[in-house]
Amino acid sequence: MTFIRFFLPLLKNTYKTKIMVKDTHYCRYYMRIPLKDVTPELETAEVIGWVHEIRDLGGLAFYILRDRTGFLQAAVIKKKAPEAVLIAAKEVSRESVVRIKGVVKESDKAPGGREIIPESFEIISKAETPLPLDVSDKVLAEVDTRLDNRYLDARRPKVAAIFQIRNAATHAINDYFYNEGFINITTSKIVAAATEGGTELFPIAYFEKEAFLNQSPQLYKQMMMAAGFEKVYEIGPIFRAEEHNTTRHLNEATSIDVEVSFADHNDVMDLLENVIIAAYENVDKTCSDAIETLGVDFSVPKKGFPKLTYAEAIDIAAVSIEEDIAYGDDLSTSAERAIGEEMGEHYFITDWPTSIKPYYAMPYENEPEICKAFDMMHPRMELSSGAQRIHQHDLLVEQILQKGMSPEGFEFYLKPFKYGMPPHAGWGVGMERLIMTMLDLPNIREAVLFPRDRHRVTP
RNA sequence: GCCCAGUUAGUGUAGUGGCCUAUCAUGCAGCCCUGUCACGGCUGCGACACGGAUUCGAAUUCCGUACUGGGCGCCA
Repeated sequence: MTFIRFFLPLLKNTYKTKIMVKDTHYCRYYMRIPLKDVTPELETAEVIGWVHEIRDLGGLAFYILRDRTGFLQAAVIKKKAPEAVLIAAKEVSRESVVRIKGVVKESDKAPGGREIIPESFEIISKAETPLPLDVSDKVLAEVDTRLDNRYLDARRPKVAAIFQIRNAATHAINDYFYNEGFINITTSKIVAAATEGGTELFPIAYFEKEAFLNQSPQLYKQMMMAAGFEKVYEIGPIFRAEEHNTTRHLNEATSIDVEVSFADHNDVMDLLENVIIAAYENVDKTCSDAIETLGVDFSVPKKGFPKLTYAEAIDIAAVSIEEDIAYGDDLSTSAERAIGEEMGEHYFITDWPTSIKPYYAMPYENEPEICKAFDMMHPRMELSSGAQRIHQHDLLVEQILQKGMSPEGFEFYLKPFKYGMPPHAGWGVGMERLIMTMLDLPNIREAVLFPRDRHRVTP
Protein backbone atom coordinates (compact mmCIF):
# COMPACT_ATOMS: atom_id res chain seq x y z
CA MET A 1 0.00 0.00 0.00
CA THR A 2 2.72 2.40 1.00
CA PHE A 3 4.56 1.38 -2.12
CA ILE A 4 1.63 2.31 -4.30
CA ARG A 5 1.05 5.61 -2.55
CA PHE A 6 4.64 6.66 -3.04
CA PHE A 7 5.37 5.39 -6.50
CA LEU A 8 2.13 5.70 -8.37
CA PRO A 9 2.73 9.42 -9.00
CA LEU A 10 6.00 8.56 -10.68
CA LEU A 11 4.23 6.37 -13.18
CA LYS A 12 1.11 8.37 -13.59
CA ASN A 13 1.78 12.05 -13.64
CA THR A 14 -1.84 13.06 -13.54
CA TYR A 15 -2.49 11.48 -10.17
CA LYS A 16 -3.38 14.06 -7.52
CA THR A 17 -2.90 16.95 -9.89
CA LYS A 18 -4.47 19.22 -7.32
CA ILE A 19 -1.31 19.24 -5.26
CA MET A 20 1.09 19.04 -8.18
CA VAL A 21 1.60 22.75 -7.95
CA LYS A 22 3.71 24.95 -10.15
CA ASP A 23 7.15 24.34 -8.70
CA THR A 24 8.13 21.10 -10.36
CA HIS A 25 11.58 21.41 -8.83
CA TYR A 26 10.27 20.07 -5.58
CA CYS A 27 7.07 18.34 -6.46
CA ARG A 28 7.51 16.08 -9.38
CA TYR A 29 8.57 13.03 -7.44
CA TYR A 30 6.73 13.35 -4.18
CA MET A 31 3.15 13.22 -3.12
CA ARG A 32 3.55 16.22 -0.89
CA ILE A 33 3.71 19.94 -1.08
CA PRO A 34 6.79 21.92 -0.17
CA LEU A 35 5.89 24.07 2.78
CA LYS A 36 6.43 27.34 0.99
CA ASP A 37 3.82 26.34 -1.60
CA VAL A 38 1.06 25.72 0.90
CA THR A 39 -1.58 28.40 0.31
CA PRO A 40 -5.21 28.75 1.37
CA GLU A 41 -6.27 28.28 -2.26
CA LEU A 42 -5.31 24.61 -1.97
CA GLU A 43 -8.06 24.09 0.62
CA THR A 44 -6.45 20.85 1.78
CA ALA A 45 -2.84 19.70 1.78
CA GLU A 46 -0.56 16.87 2.77
CA VAL A 47 2.78 18.05 4.06
CA ILE A 48 5.89 16.41 5.44
CA GLY A 49 8.42 18.21 7.54
CA TRP A 50 10.45 18.41 10.70
CA VAL A 51 8.86 19.72 13.89
CA HIS A 52 10.87 22.88 14.37
CA GLU A 53 9.08 24.16 17.46
CA ILE A 54 6.15 23.25 19.64
CA ARG A 55 4.11 25.85 21.46
CA ASP A 56 1.40 24.34 23.61
CA LEU A 57 -0.98 26.99 24.91
CA GLY A 58 -3.38 24.62 26.62
CA GLY A 59 -6.54 24.29 24.59
CA LEU A 60 -4.55 25.13 21.50
CA ALA A 61 -1.13 23.98 20.37
CA PHE A 62 1.07 25.15 17.53
CA TYR A 63 3.55 22.97 15.68
CA ILE A 64 5.95 24.84 13.45
CA LEU A 65 6.95 22.53 10.61
CA ARG A 66 10.09 23.04 8.59
CA ASP A 67 11.43 21.73 5.32
CA ARG A 68 14.12 23.04 2.97
CA THR A 69 11.66 25.52 1.50
CA GLY A 70 10.43 27.17 4.66
CA PHE A 71 8.03 26.94 7.57
CA LEU A 72 4.37 26.14 8.04
CA GLN A 73 2.36 26.33 11.23
CA ALA A 74 0.00 23.52 12.16
CA ALA A 75 -2.66 24.51 14.69
CA VAL A 76 -4.20 21.76 16.80
CA ILE A 77 -7.43 22.88 18.45
CA LYS A 78 -7.76 20.33 21.20
CA LYS A 79 -11.53 20.42 21.52
CA LYS A 80 -12.04 19.89 17.81
CA ALA A 81 -9.10 17.71 16.74
CA PRO A 82 -9.55 13.98 16.10
CA GLU A 83 -8.41 11.70 18.92
CA ALA A 84 -5.56 10.28 16.80
CA VAL A 85 -4.22 13.77 16.11
CA LEU A 86 -4.23 14.57 19.82
CA ILE A 87 -2.32 11.39 20.65
CA ALA A 88 0.34 12.00 18.01
CA ALA A 89 0.61 15.69 18.86
CA LYS A 90 1.18 14.82 22.49
CA GLU A 91 3.74 12.15 21.63
CA VAL A 92 5.80 14.06 19.05
CA SER A 93 9.17 15.64 19.91
CA ARG A 94 11.04 18.51 18.30
CA GLU A 95 12.90 17.59 15.10
CA SER A 96 10.75 14.53 14.49
CA VAL A 97 9.60 14.02 10.92
CA VAL A 98 5.82 14.17 10.63
CA ARG A 99 3.21 13.94 7.92
CA ILE A 100 0.18 16.13 8.37
CA LYS A 101 -2.94 16.21 6.26
CA GLY A 102 -5.56 18.82 6.81
CA VAL A 103 -7.38 21.95 5.85
CA VAL A 104 -5.33 25.00 4.93
CA LYS A 105 -6.75 28.22 6.25
CA GLU A 106 -5.91 31.82 5.75
CA SER A 107 -5.05 33.47 9.05
CA ASP A 108 -3.44 36.81 9.66
CA LYS A 109 -2.47 35.54 13.12
CA ALA A 110 -0.34 32.75 11.64
CA PRO A 111 3.22 33.13 10.32
CA GLY A 112 3.10 33.48 6.55
CA GLY A 113 -0.63 34.27 6.69
CA ARG A 114 -1.77 30.65 6.56
CA GLU A 115 -1.85 27.53 8.67
CA ILE A 116 -2.87 23.91 8.43
CA ILE A 117 -5.46 22.34 10.72
CA PRO A 118 -4.43 18.67 11.01
CA GLU A 119 -6.99 16.00 10.29
CA SER A 120 -4.26 13.42 10.43
CA PHE A 121 -0.91 13.69 12.19
CA GLU A 122 1.55 10.89 11.62
CA ILE A 123 4.94 10.60 13.29
CA ILE A 124 7.13 9.22 10.52
CA SER A 125 10.37 9.34 12.47
CA LYS A 126 10.51 10.35 16.08
CA ALA A 127 13.52 12.35 17.26
CA GLU A 128 15.11 11.35 20.54
CA THR A 129 15.58 13.88 23.29
CA PRO A 130 17.64 15.70 24.24
CA LEU A 131 18.90 16.89 20.87
CA PRO A 132 22.68 17.23 20.52
CA LEU A 133 22.18 20.86 19.58
CA ASP A 134 19.37 23.35 19.33
CA VAL A 135 18.15 23.63 15.74
CA SER A 136 15.85 26.53 16.56
CA ASP A 137 18.80 28.77 17.45
CA LYS A 138 17.67 29.65 20.98
CA VAL A 139 21.03 28.58 22.34
CA LEU A 140 23.86 28.84 19.83
CA ALA A 141 26.25 25.93 19.82
CA GLU A 142 29.98 26.23 19.21
CA VAL A 143 31.40 25.39 15.79
CA ASP A 144 32.92 22.18 17.11
CA THR A 145 29.63 20.92 18.55
CA ARG A 146 27.88 21.89 15.35
CA LEU A 147 30.34 20.03 13.16
CA ASP A 148 30.06 16.93 15.33
CA ASN A 149 26.34 17.00 14.56
CA ARG A 150 26.45 18.48 11.09
CA TYR A 151 23.24 16.79 9.86
CA LEU A 152 21.34 18.60 12.61
CA ASP A 153 23.30 21.81 12.23
CA ALA A 154 22.51 21.84 8.52
CA ARG A 155 18.80 21.85 9.31
CA ARG A 156 19.29 25.42 10.45
CA PRO A 157 18.25 27.73 7.64
CA LYS A 158 21.42 29.80 8.00
CA VAL A 159 23.61 26.79 7.38
CA ALA A 160 21.46 25.49 4.54
CA ALA A 161 21.67 28.95 2.96
CA ILE A 162 25.47 28.78 2.77
CA PHE A 163 25.38 25.55 0.81
CA GLN A 164 22.60 26.74 -1.42
CA ILE A 165 24.83 29.69 -2.27
CA ARG A 166 27.88 27.50 -2.72
CA ASN A 167 25.83 25.43 -5.14
CA ALA A 168 24.82 28.53 -7.10
CA ALA A 169 28.43 29.70 -7.25
CA THR A 170 29.69 26.30 -8.40
CA HIS A 171 26.95 26.08 -10.98
CA ALA A 172 27.79 29.51 -12.37
CA ILE A 173 31.47 28.66 -12.57
CA ASN A 174 30.80 25.40 -14.39
CA ASP A 175 28.45 27.21 -16.75
CA TYR A 176 30.97 29.91 -17.44
CA PHE A 177 33.68 27.41 -18.31
CA TYR A 178 31.36 25.30 -20.40
CA ASN A 179 30.19 28.30 -22.38
CA GLU A 180 33.78 29.41 -22.93
CA GLY A 181 34.71 26.03 -24.38
CA PHE A 182 36.71 24.70 -21.44
CA ILE A 183 37.03 20.97 -20.94
CA ASN A 184 36.20 19.77 -17.46
CA ILE A 185 38.77 17.24 -16.34
CA THR A 186 39.25 15.12 -13.27
CA THR A 187 42.75 14.11 -12.33
CA SER A 188 44.08 11.62 -9.84
CA LYS A 189 44.32 12.57 -6.22
CA ILE A 190 46.78 9.74 -5.62
CA VAL A 191 50.29 10.64 -6.63
CA ALA A 192 53.69 9.05 -6.38
CA ALA A 193 55.75 11.92 -5.07
CA ALA A 194 55.84 15.42 -3.75
CA THR A 195 55.84 17.16 -7.08
CA GLU A 196 55.10 20.79 -6.51
CA GLY A 197 56.99 21.27 -3.30
CA GLY A 198 56.29 23.86 -0.68
CA THR A 199 53.82 21.86 1.35
CA GLU A 200 53.58 18.66 3.31
CA LEU A 201 51.72 15.73 1.76
CA PHE A 202 49.61 13.03 3.37
CA PRO A 203 51.27 9.66 2.82
CA ILE A 204 48.89 6.83 2.01
CA ALA A 205 49.25 3.07 1.75
CA TYR A 206 49.12 2.11 -1.92
CA PHE A 207 49.80 -1.61 -2.08
CA GLU A 208 53.57 -2.04 -2.15
CA LYS A 209 54.25 1.52 -3.30
CA GLU A 210 54.72 4.81 -1.55
CA ALA A 211 51.99 7.28 -2.48
CA PHE A 212 50.49 10.59 -1.38
CA LEU A 213 47.31 12.58 -1.63
CA ASN A 214 47.76 15.32 -4.20
CA GLN A 215 48.29 18.89 -3.07
CA SER A 216 47.20 20.35 -6.42
CA PRO A 217 46.25 19.26 -9.93
CA GLN A 218 48.90 21.64 -11.27
CA LEU A 219 51.08 19.14 -13.08
CA TYR A 220 48.15 17.28 -14.57
CA LYS A 221 46.58 20.46 -15.93
CA GLN A 222 49.89 21.24 -17.59
CA MET A 223 50.12 17.76 -19.07
CA MET A 224 46.74 18.37 -20.65
CA MET A 225 48.20 21.47 -22.28
CA ALA A 226 50.77 19.18 -23.84
CA ALA A 227 47.85 16.98 -24.85
CA GLY A 228 46.38 19.87 -26.78
CA PHE A 229 43.18 20.22 -24.71
CA GLU A 230 43.92 23.95 -24.77
CA LYS A 231 41.47 25.04 -22.05
CA VAL A 232 40.84 22.82 -19.06
CA TYR A 233 39.44 23.21 -15.58
CA GLU A 234 38.86 21.03 -12.59
CA ILE A 235 36.92 21.62 -9.40
CA GLY A 236 38.15 19.08 -6.94
CA PRO A 237 39.78 18.31 -3.62
CA ILE A 238 43.33 19.20 -2.72
CA PHE A 239 45.16 17.96 0.35
CA ARG A 240 47.70 19.76 2.48
CA ALA A 241 49.27 18.07 5.48
CA GLU A 242 50.18 21.32 7.21
CA GLU A 243 49.55 21.40 10.94
CA HIS A 244 47.94 24.78 10.83
CA ASN A 245 45.13 25.60 13.16
CA THR A 246 43.41 28.67 11.83
CA THR A 247 40.02 29.86 10.68
CA ARG A 248 41.19 30.08 7.07
CA HIS A 249 42.97 26.78 6.43
CA LEU A 250 41.71 23.28 5.74
CA ASN A 251 43.66 20.09 5.26
CA GLU A 252 41.21 19.11 2.57
CA ALA A 253 40.02 22.01 0.43
CA THR A 254 38.25 22.38 -2.88
CA SER A 255 40.24 23.97 -5.65
CA ILE A 256 38.91 25.57 -8.80
CA ASP A 257 41.85 24.96 -11.11
CA VAL A 258 42.30 26.31 -14.61
CA GLU A 259 44.90 26.06 -17.35
CA VAL A 260 44.83 27.78 -20.76
CA SER A 261 47.18 27.32 -23.70
CA PHE A 262 48.47 30.22 -25.79
CA ALA A 263 47.59 32.53 -22.93
CA ASP A 264 49.75 34.67 -20.73
CA HIS A 265 49.29 35.78 -17.12
CA ASN A 266 47.25 38.81 -18.14
CA ASP A 267 44.81 36.68 -20.12
CA VAL A 268 44.15 34.38 -17.20
CA MET A 269 43.85 37.25 -14.73
CA ASP A 270 41.10 38.58 -16.96
CA LEU A 271 39.51 35.14 -17.00
CA LEU A 272 39.77 34.92 -13.21
CA GLU A 273 37.91 38.18 -12.76
CA ASN A 274 35.16 36.97 -15.05
CA VAL A 275 34.80 33.70 -13.20
CA ILE A 276 34.62 35.38 -9.79
CA ILE A 277 32.08 37.89 -11.07
CA ALA A 278 30.01 35.14 -12.73
CA ALA A 279 29.84 33.32 -9.39
CA TYR A 280 28.78 36.46 -7.53
CA GLU A 281 26.26 37.40 -10.21
CA ASN A 282 24.55 34.04 -10.13
CA VAL A 283 24.33 34.14 -6.36
CA ASP A 284 22.94 37.64 -6.58
CA LYS A 285 20.38 36.56 -9.16
CA THR A 286 19.24 33.24 -7.69
CA CYS A 287 19.88 33.32 -3.96
CA SER A 288 18.21 36.45 -2.63
CA ASP A 289 16.32 34.44 0.01
CA ALA A 290 19.50 32.73 1.20
CA ILE A 291 21.34 36.05 1.31
CA GLU A 292 18.51 37.50 3.36
CA THR A 293 18.52 34.49 5.69
CA LEU A 294 22.23 35.06 6.28
CA GLY A 295 21.75 38.78 6.67
CA VAL A 296 24.98 39.68 4.89
CA ASP A 297 25.94 42.69 2.88
CA PHE A 298 26.23 41.32 -0.60
CA SER A 299 27.52 43.11 -3.66
CA VAL A 300 28.93 41.88 -6.94
CA PRO A 301 32.55 42.97 -7.45
CA LYS A 302 33.19 45.21 -10.42
CA LYS A 303 35.23 44.18 -13.42
CA GLY A 304 38.76 45.55 -13.49
CA PHE A 305 40.26 44.47 -10.16
CA PRO A 306 43.12 46.84 -9.32
CA LYS A 307 46.60 45.49 -9.97
CA LEU A 308 49.42 46.09 -7.60
CA THR A 309 52.94 44.96 -8.28
CA TYR A 310 54.63 42.99 -5.54
CA ALA A 311 57.02 45.92 -5.02
CA GLU A 312 54.11 48.33 -4.54
CA ALA A 313 52.45 45.90 -2.14
CA ILE A 314 55.62 45.72 -0.06
CA ASP A 315 55.75 49.51 0.08
CA ILE A 316 52.19 49.71 1.36
CA ALA A 317 52.84 47.04 3.95
CA ALA A 318 56.13 48.62 5.04
CA VAL A 319 54.44 51.86 6.12
CA SER A 320 51.35 50.28 7.72
CA ILE A 321 52.69 47.44 9.83
CA GLU A 322 55.04 47.29 12.79
CA GLU A 323 57.22 44.37 11.78
CA ASP A 324 60.11 44.68 9.38
CA ILE A 325 59.34 43.80 5.82
CA ALA A 326 61.61 44.04 2.81
CA TYR A 327 61.61 43.27 -0.88
CA GLY A 328 62.03 39.53 -1.31
CA ASP A 329 59.99 38.57 1.77
CA ASP A 330 56.79 36.65 1.53
CA LEU A 331 53.78 38.75 2.50
CA SER A 332 52.97 37.94 6.10
CA THR A 333 49.39 37.66 7.32
CA SER A 334 49.55 41.10 8.88
CA ALA A 335 51.01 42.56 5.67
CA GLU A 336 48.23 40.94 3.66
CA ARG A 337 45.67 42.43 5.99
CA ALA A 338 47.19 45.89 5.89
CA ILE A 339 47.26 45.90 2.10
CA GLY A 340 43.73 44.53 1.96
CA GLU A 341 42.50 47.29 4.18
CA GLU A 342 44.17 49.81 1.91
CA MET A 343 42.61 48.29 -1.21
CA GLY A 344 39.12 47.58 0.14
CA GLU A 345 38.13 45.33 -2.77
CA HIS A 346 39.39 42.37 -4.77
CA TYR A 347 42.82 43.05 -6.25
CA PHE A 348 45.82 41.40 -7.85
CA ILE A 349 49.42 41.36 -6.74
CA THR A 350 51.62 40.85 -9.79
CA ASP A 351 55.30 40.65 -10.75
CA TRP A 352 56.52 38.56 -7.84
CA PRO A 353 60.19 37.84 -7.23
CA THR A 354 61.03 34.59 -9.00
CA SER A 355 62.74 33.40 -5.83
CA ILE A 356 59.55 33.15 -3.75
CA LYS A 357 57.23 31.65 -6.37
CA PRO A 358 57.09 28.00 -7.51
CA TYR A 359 59.61 26.76 -10.06
CA TYR A 360 57.04 26.61 -12.87
CA ALA A 361 56.33 30.37 -12.88
CA MET A 362 57.63 32.10 -16.00
CA PRO A 363 60.33 34.73 -15.38
CA TYR A 364 60.14 37.94 -17.38
CA GLU A 365 62.49 37.68 -20.37
CA ASN A 366 64.08 41.08 -19.76
CA GLU A 367 64.07 40.87 -15.97
CA PRO A 368 64.28 37.24 -14.81
CA GLU A 369 64.43 38.16 -11.11
CA ILE A 370 60.69 38.74 -11.28
CA CYS A 371 58.12 36.43 -12.79
CA LYS A 372 54.71 36.39 -14.40
CA ALA A 373 53.02 35.13 -11.28
CA PHE A 374 50.11 36.76 -9.50
CA ASP A 375 47.93 36.37 -6.44
CA MET A 376 44.31 37.43 -6.41
CA MET A 377 43.30 38.81 -3.08
CA HIS A 378 40.15 39.58 -1.18
CA PRO A 379 40.73 42.27 1.47
CA ARG A 380 40.55 39.51 4.09
CA MET A 381 42.91 36.97 2.49
CA GLU A 382 44.44 35.36 -0.55
CA LEU A 383 41.91 33.67 -2.81
CA SER A 384 43.98 32.56 -5.74
CA SER A 385 47.42 32.29 -7.14
CA GLY A 386 48.41 31.77 -10.73
CA ALA A 387 51.02 32.44 -13.35
CA GLN A 388 52.11 32.09 -16.87
CA ARG A 389 54.03 28.82 -16.75
CA ILE A 390 57.40 27.92 -18.10
CA HIS A 391 56.84 25.81 -21.21
CA GLN A 392 60.51 25.33 -22.19
CA HIS A 393 61.90 22.07 -20.91
CA ASP A 394 65.44 23.27 -20.28
CA LEU A 395 64.39 26.44 -18.50
CA LEU A 396 62.06 24.41 -16.30
CA VAL A 397 64.86 22.01 -15.33
CA GLU A 398 67.06 25.00 -14.57
CA GLN A 399 64.43 26.51 -12.29
CA ILE A 400 63.86 23.20 -10.51
CA LEU A 401 67.57 22.94 -9.80
CA GLN A 402 67.65 26.54 -8.66
CA LYS A 403 64.97 25.71 -6.06
CA GLY A 404 67.16 22.95 -4.77
CA MET A 405 64.88 20.22 -6.07
CA SER A 406 65.77 17.21 -8.13
CA PRO A 407 64.40 16.84 -11.69
CA GLU A 408 64.77 13.06 -11.48
CA GLY A 409 61.96 13.07 -8.93
CA PHE A 410 59.32 13.91 -11.50
CA GLU A 411 60.41 12.81 -14.88
CA PHE A 412 56.80 11.99 -15.71
CA TYR A 413 56.03 15.69 -15.42
CA LEU A 414 59.03 16.96 -17.36
CA LYS A 415 58.78 14.58 -20.28
CA PRO A 416 55.77 16.27 -21.92
CA PHE A 417 57.77 19.49 -22.13
CA LYS A 418 60.09 17.81 -24.65
CA TYR A 419 57.46 17.02 -27.24
CA GLY A 420 55.66 20.21 -28.15
CA MET A 421 54.41 22.04 -25.05
CA PRO A 422 52.45 25.18 -25.93
CA PRO A 423 52.88 28.33 -23.86
CA HIS A 424 50.21 28.39 -21.19
CA ALA A 425 48.98 30.03 -18.01
CA GLY A 426 46.56 29.19 -15.25
CA TRP A 427 45.46 29.58 -11.67
CA GLY A 428 43.74 27.93 -8.74
CA VAL A 429 41.07 29.42 -6.49
CA GLY A 430 40.15 28.11 -3.08
CA MET A 431 36.42 27.45 -3.25
CA GLU A 432 35.94 27.61 0.50
CA ARG A 433 37.78 30.90 0.68
CA LEU A 434 35.67 32.25 -2.15
CA ILE A 435 32.47 31.37 -0.28
CA MET A 436 33.87 32.46 3.06
CA THR A 437 34.79 35.92 1.78
CA MET A 438 31.64 36.22 -0.32
CA LEU A 439 29.44 35.65 2.74
CA ASP A 440 31.73 37.14 5.36
CA LEU A 441 31.86 33.85 7.27
CA PRO A 442 34.05 33.98 10.37
CA ASN A 443 35.48 30.48 9.95
CA ILE A 444 36.37 28.57 6.78
CA ARG A 445 34.81 25.45 8.29
CA GLU A 446 31.43 27.12 7.79
CA ALA A 447 31.97 26.88 4.03
CA VAL A 448 32.44 23.08 3.96
CA LEU A 449 29.93 20.46 5.00
CA PHE A 450 32.47 18.13 6.52
CA PRO A 451 35.71 20.01 7.15
CA ARG A 452 39.01 18.26 7.65
CA ASP A 453 41.30 20.18 9.92
CA ARG A 454 44.23 19.41 12.18
CA HIS A 455 42.11 17.30 14.50
CA ARG A 456 38.93 16.42 12.69
CA VAL A 457 38.45 13.29 10.60
CA THR A 458 34.81 12.69 11.53
CA PRO A 459 32.04 12.92 10.57
C1' G B 1 56.96 23.34 13.64
C1' C B 2 56.57 27.60 17.42
C1' C B 3 53.38 30.27 20.88
C1' C B 4 48.85 31.25 23.72
C1' A B 5 44.22 29.82 25.70
C1' G B 6 40.44 26.50 27.14
C1' U B 7 37.62 21.84 29.08
C1' U B 8 31.31 23.00 34.47
C1' A B 9 23.94 19.44 32.94
C1' G B 10 21.89 17.71 25.92
C1' U B 11 23.34 22.98 24.40
C1' G B 12 25.41 27.83 25.77
C1' U B 13 27.27 29.84 30.33
C1' A B 14 28.37 32.03 35.86
C1' G B 15 32.21 30.85 39.14
C1' U B 16 39.49 33.54 41.36
C1' G B 17 40.32 28.47 48.49
C1' G B 18 35.00 27.84 52.95
C1' C B 19 28.93 31.76 51.45
C1' C B 20 28.87 25.50 45.97
C1' U B 21 24.04 20.66 48.64
C1' A B 22 27.49 24.91 41.81
C1' U B 23 24.43 30.36 38.76
C1' C B 24 21.47 31.61 34.73
C1' A B 25 19.30 30.59 29.97
C1' U B 26 17.68 26.91 26.78
C1' G B 27 16.11 21.82 26.87
C1' C B 28 13.46 17.74 29.11
C1' A B 29 9.30 15.85 32.61
C1' G B 30 4.76 17.11 35.29
C1' C B 31 0.76 20.67 36.30
C1' C B 32 -2.04 25.32 34.61
C1' C B 33 -3.18 28.04 30.15
C1' U B 34 -7.62 28.82 23.11
C1' G B 35 -3.79 32.70 18.99
C1' U B 36 1.38 31.51 20.03
C1' C B 37 5.23 33.45 16.73
C1' A B 38 12.07 33.71 21.77
C1' C B 39 4.26 32.13 24.26
C1' G B 40 3.61 32.72 29.61
C1' G B 41 3.23 30.77 34.95
C1' C B 42 4.51 27.01 38.77
C1' U B 43 7.30 22.49 40.32
C1' G B 44 11.05 19.19 39.25
C1' C B 45 15.47 16.78 36.34
C1' G B 46 20.31 17.27 34.68
C1' A B 47 27.25 19.05 34.98
C1' C B 48 32.83 20.56 37.67
C1' A B 49 37.52 16.03 31.34
C1' C B 50 40.85 12.26 33.85
C1' G B 51 44.87 11.06 37.49
C1' G B 52 47.94 12.84 41.30
C1' A B 53 49.66 16.76 44.80
C1' U B 54 49.05 21.01 48.30
C1' U B 55 45.34 22.20 52.14
C1' C B 56 41.43 21.33 57.95
C1' G B 57 38.85 22.42 53.23
C1' A B 58 39.81 22.46 45.80
C1' A B 59 35.24 23.61 40.17
C1' U B 60 38.87 27.32 41.97
C1' U B 61 46.11 26.48 43.37
C1' C B 62 50.19 23.15 41.46
C1' C B 63 51.95 18.80 38.40
C1' G B 64 50.85 15.21 34.74
C1' U B 65 47.50 12.99 30.98
C1' A B 66 43.69 13.34 27.36
C1' C B 67 40.91 16.33 24.31
C1' U B 68 39.81 21.10 22.04
C1' G B 69 40.06 26.23 20.26
C1' G B 70 43.07 30.21 18.40
C1' G B 71 47.52 33.05 16.67
C1' C B 72 52.07 32.70 13.84
C1' G B 73 54.76 30.22 10.05
C1' C B 74 53.20 28.09 5.22
C1' C B 75 49.45 28.38 1.88
C1' A B 76 44.02 28.15 -1.43
